[in-house]
Amino acid sequence: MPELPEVETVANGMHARVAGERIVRIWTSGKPQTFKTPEAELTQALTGSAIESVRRVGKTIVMTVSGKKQAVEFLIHLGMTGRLLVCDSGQPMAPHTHAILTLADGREVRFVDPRRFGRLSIHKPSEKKPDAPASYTGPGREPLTISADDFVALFRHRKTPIKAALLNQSLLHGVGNIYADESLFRAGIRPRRQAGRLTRDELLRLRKALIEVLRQAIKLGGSSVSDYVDADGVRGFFQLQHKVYMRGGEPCLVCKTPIQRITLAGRGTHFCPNCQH
DNA sequence: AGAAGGACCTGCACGC
DNA sequence: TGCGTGCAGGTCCTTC
Repeated sequence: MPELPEVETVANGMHARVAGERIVRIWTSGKPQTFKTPEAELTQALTGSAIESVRRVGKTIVMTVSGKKQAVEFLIHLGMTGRLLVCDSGQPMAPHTHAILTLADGREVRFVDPRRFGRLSIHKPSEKKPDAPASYTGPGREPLTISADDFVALFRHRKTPIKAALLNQSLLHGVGNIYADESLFRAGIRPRRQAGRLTRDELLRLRKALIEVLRQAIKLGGSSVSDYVDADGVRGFFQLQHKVYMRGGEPCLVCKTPIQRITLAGRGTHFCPNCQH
């Protein structure tokens, strides 16, 4: 569920609340699918270490902790329904809690994920190539910092629909179903258009719309469609700004034409047949 | 090479 | 009430 703005909100919130804290104890649920790194190894890597920073890379939350010998990175991918929360130890444990990090001051960081598409893992910087780009970074570019020319070049010669290209994490990081639909609406481009056939002008419009939508969503704490909450359990507000996402059959807010819903790249896709060409 | 489709999970809203 | 269906913010693997 969480896309770039939601992951950014959670990562920033976590950083503000837990940077500098020591992890004294780990509990894990024993659901093997959740743990890309085996639970014993994860527990070993985190117990007794101090949290240096928490940041977002693509849709991954990267928690850097000072290990006994070297700093390691604790990677949290929220999947569709993952939540990362800071709470007091007295709080009752929510169903589908899969990991709890107890901090030295008694608070806890909890990972809760009903559908279990989320993944937890430990990444150790390579000793041979400590400066090598981390594997979780992937080849995709960050949409908030990519230049206009590089953005246009990403889609050149691609026959795939522009929406599928936006969702492809090896091209762009962090764009998911909501922000793909919303940015295409704001750019006036139909989701099925072949990426490689968009004009430079259209792609520049798309980049501008995507950056605007992502920035505004970060400002509003992300989109809470059903169960997304930030590190304090607080919902976001960008869902109130959705123009097409999950509005199939409802009138377009600009021209009143019913919003159309199709399936594209296996995902529900929403657009205005009048405003988007 | 690259794209479609199914698989992985639980929960909820809907219709009968 | 209760069941069956379809759908949900993501990604990975297989197939074509």
